[in-house]
Amino acid sequence: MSEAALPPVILLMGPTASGKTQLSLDLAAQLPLEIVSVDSALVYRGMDIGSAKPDAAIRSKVPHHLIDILDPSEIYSAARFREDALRLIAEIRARGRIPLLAGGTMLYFRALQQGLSDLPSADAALRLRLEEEAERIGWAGMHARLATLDPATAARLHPNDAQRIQRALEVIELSGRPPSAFYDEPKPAGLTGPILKLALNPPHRAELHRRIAVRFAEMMAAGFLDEVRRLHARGDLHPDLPSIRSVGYRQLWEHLEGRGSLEEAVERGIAATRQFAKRQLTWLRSEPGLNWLDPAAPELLQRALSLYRSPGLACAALDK
RNA sequence: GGCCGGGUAGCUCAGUCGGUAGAGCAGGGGAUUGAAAAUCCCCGUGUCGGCGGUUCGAUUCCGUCCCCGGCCA
Repeated sequence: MSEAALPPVILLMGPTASGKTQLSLDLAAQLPLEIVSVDSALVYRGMDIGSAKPDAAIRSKVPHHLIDILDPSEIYSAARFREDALRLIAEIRARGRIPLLAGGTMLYFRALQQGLSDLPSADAALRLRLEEEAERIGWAGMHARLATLDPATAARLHPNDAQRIQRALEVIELSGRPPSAFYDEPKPAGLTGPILKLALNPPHRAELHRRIAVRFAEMMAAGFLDEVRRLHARGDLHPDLPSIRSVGYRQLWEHLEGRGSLEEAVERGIAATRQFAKRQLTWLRSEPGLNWLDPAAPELLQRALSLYRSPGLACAALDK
């Protein structure tokens, strides 16, 4: 069977609180779907309420993947996601079912579609060493050093962008080659075959802000603070971990550490969620081939289904 | 009712010895290659509470009124 004959993979993107989970489930009621989560926070066990994770009842009805695969002390990555997702898509197709990739981690969508350069993986010990050096000479100094080793990459990065400067130096130390040399090479193939891309977002920003505030309040009522308290009580987790840096968790964690009232933490958590949504929308604006949908539209499900059933019109063939 | 503080950006406030004003937060835009719910960059005109007066010129000085605190009655 040729790739063109395969049923399209569905990519469902959208900012946080735009209704992706609901639409996924509605689609799953009409099509033989398995859902692959594209979300850097849903991977963590014990982080359920604040990440708006689909609950056990839902997951018993529709197969979900890449949820609860890591302990919060562990670190996931775009590269691991890409491997996991490509493997899962093949497995789901082999079962004769349709993969629906739904989530809000836009870097993961990009890594899946466009591939990633063959860079070395992260090295915790090396990162620690680079951070100690930065303590001494400052990140501007580290940036200057990068400029001598890889001028092209240094020119792309702002001297304040510590995270990316550190990563660039890490790549050089581990591989002996500058990142720009990797970027000049063709990337490994990404997702192939027909794809339907859906983007869910309310037409007005104020409506998204409203949904965010309502959902955060619902999370608090559902015991979000207790959930963070349990993570905090473990004693081995800290705010430098990707898990604890997640929106909402970070702010409630700070409150539990005695910095600010609960009310302030909630307020800052909601603001952080709005800012996160804004960054997601920046990614979406540059994403080609999106079919935009309004979560409040009464014919939402019908529209999504009709897009799926007219692949010639709506789908991007990914063999460009 | 009297006295003392305050009323400046959506919020909290700074400031202008008279030449129409600026920080933090919020908000908006952008970047994004193994941490990405991360990280970073850019963006600040608002009847300076209202109305009068003095002045070439008032948000700034004076008068008066309104509002919010506090203290005294």
